[in-house]
Amino acid sequence: MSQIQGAIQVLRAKGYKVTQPRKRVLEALAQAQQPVSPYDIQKILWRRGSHLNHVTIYRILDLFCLLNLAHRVSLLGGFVKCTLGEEEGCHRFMVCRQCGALQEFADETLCREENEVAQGLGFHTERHFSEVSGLCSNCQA
Amino acid sequence: MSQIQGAIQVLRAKGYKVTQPRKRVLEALAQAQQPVSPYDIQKILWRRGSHLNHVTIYRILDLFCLLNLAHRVSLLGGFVKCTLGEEEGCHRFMVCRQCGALQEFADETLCREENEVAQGLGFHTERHFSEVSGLCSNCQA
DNA sequence: GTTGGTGCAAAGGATTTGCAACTTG
DNA sequence: CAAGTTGCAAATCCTTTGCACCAAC
Repeated sequence: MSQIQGAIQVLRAKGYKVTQPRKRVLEALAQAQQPVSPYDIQKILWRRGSHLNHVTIYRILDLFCLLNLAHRVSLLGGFVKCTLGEEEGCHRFMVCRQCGALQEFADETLCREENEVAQGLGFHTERHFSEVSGLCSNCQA
Repeated sequence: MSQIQGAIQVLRAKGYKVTQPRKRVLEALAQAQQPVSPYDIQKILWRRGSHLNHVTIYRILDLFCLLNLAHRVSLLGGFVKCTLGEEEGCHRFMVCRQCGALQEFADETLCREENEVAQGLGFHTERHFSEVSGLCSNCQA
């Protein structure tokens, strides 16, 4: 619940309206413990008794990704609610290839290392997108 | 040319047939200096006077990504020919947000760091996917 | 009341599937 | 020749756009 409250405050702070559809998408993302597509979100909301147009969901997800309230996970093809605070630097994902478990994490040292390597190639880094695939603790033999 | 020869050898070595369509897609990827979609590849090949069905191109790209002969670049939404040798560890991309310049690179230290951070969270890493966005040397003020 | 957000309809792409026909080794 | 590939048709799914209407501030 407090995660949703935090997201609502981010919306308000940046001058975006706190609308019913946006609150509903936040709830759906919080309920889904896996990456979900826009249509998945629509189905989740149907089961909860409310209906949102899929175009609206697309637009809301675009906004949430812009504000780092959600992320798109490339390896699993879907969106997840951000589970880290805004202050911790670039957000990364670990994906278990067996059970699909997903964990978001951040590590400043990694960011600094990547910046240095890129700088060595004449590149000034602004954002990092990174995902690692492997086996979570449960799935290791 | 030798890059294409190398890719052909990889195909042969892993027991895949070296067909005309596969060679044509390799040539199209080599010619395109930017990330391209399956339909982009089809257009490139039209200009060269040959026709491939888009379904075939999809399947060939799937195979190439599996064999690391090509990669999908999430930040730019397209496929590129791999420009690194097979032996250098996980492949990463730097994307210039201004001019779209793309450079593939690999750094073992980064991989080791990521492995350690993941291991600290109980995760055994097998593959790394990472892209950084920023400004290339030409686009920095 | 104004601005921004949403719903609707529709269009346009992107991607996949099953099967018959063809190529490669 | 046999196995693996490709072409075709079609279906399905994903995503975007323009505009009229509505809700939040």
